[in-house]
Amino acid sequence: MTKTMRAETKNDAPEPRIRARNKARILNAAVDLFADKSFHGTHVKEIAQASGLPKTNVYYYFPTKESIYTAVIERLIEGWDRAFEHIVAEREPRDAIAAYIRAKLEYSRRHAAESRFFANEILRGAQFLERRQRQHIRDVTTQRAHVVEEWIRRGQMAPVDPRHFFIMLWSATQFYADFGALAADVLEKRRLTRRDFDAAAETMTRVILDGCCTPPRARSNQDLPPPHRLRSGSDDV
Amino acid sequence: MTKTMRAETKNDAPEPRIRARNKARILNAAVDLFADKSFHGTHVKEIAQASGLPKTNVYYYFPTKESIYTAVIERLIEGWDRAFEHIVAEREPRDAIAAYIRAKLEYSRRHAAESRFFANEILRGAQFLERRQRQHIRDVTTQRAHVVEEWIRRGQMAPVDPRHFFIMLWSATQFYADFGALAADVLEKRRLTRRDFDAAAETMTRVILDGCCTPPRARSNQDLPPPHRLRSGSDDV
DNA sequence: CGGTAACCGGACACGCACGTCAAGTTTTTT
DNA sequence: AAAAAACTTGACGTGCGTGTCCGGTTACCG
Repeated sequence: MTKTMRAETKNDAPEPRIRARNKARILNAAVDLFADKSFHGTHVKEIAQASGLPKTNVYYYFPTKESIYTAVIERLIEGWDRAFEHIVAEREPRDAIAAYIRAKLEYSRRHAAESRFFANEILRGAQFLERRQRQHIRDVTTQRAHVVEEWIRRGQMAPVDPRHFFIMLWSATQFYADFGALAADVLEKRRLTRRDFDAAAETMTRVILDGCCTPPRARSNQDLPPPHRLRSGSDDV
Repeated sequence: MTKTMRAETKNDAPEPRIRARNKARILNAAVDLFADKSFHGTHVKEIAQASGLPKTNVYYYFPTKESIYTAVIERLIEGWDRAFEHIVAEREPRDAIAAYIRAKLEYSRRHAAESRFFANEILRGAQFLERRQRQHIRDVTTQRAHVVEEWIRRGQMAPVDPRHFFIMLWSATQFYADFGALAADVLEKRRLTRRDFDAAAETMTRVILDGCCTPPRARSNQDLPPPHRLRSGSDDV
């Protein structure tokens, strides 16, 4: 569980074990609470209780509540581009995009709190995001937009604006984690299960990759799988 | 209930002018603030200042801060299904869906604060939404899902799960208002303009209605407009 | 007009959430 | 083993945000 880096023990102090463990506890508790109740709705006392530490101890590791919040952001921003790694020019766009959708959906399902935390931060106008963090997002997006442009140039993909296209992917995949309450209502479920996420992936990939309406030139409906049971839920990740 | 019970009948003596005006002012100010800073981050004092009334006066009309919040919700929930009106079985799915996308995007552009307020409420798990309001959303969705099923049955549309399909539409159209900060970053703009919304509509309708990748059976890329300048932004609303 | 009800607003009570302090205990270093 | 550093803890200060009180002012109706 502890960090492996325990090299130099002289005057140059590495990160002590207890410190690392406690900071992680605090951050883990904080992300859940912030996701549920936002910054102002979350009290340091609650973070302390959730992490099994007295409140004073939380202040021992973090000077302010805001510093906890930004620390959480810092941890999240690193993983932002993980799913983008599927978007590479060498792959076929169909495969790459389908893989992206699955990865993003899976991530947001398994890390719903982080996802909602981040969504909330953006919703609030990204007030706590630092310049370099926003720049990072821009850079990563731009980089992958070039891949899409390359696909379009090669005729592997219809000409769409790559950035708007990414936004479509991002919004759809985020939705189930961020707005799970609404999604559950709409799907008439108590809570979202893994099968619901699979069905979401299925629908998304079909709509985005194949299009869902008969195009102007008239494509036959019979080309596609039978319309009976739609929620397959077996794609796996 | 201690509130000065006015004639709550709908047909005669509606609401005193001053009362109606002031309540509207308070609600309008509140929705902006709640959208920006969430429930706990918004102080009644600020609502008062933004609506040009002294704080005590706000409490004259609303017993608690929470009652202001729920009043805002009540006002929003009524408009939720407005865009859905385009989804009727008599129309061609292409036209209906394109119209829905335009309407939803236009609404979220012009009522960004309401949109973000609502998004935030859902993000928080819809804690303040009442049963009947959630039921309303479910009912409306179910009703329109039947339309999509009818389209599929007639072969006018590919077989997709209607509810997941709606979620795709909803999430994509919401995104630009709710996560405008991120969208602006991704599009490398300072702020989103009307043209950006137009480009979004263009991309969405193209991807969703036509599909964006060459399908397995191979559809020629040349059928579609030239891939040079993608951000057309001239579709009009 | 005169009276009543609706509206306005300054001052205040009260609780609570952020953050501090200083005195303890454990772990690490020499 | 002893000092030093890292960690833990209960008790406390303080500002501020919600909601109240009560006297004053304006609109409304006979």
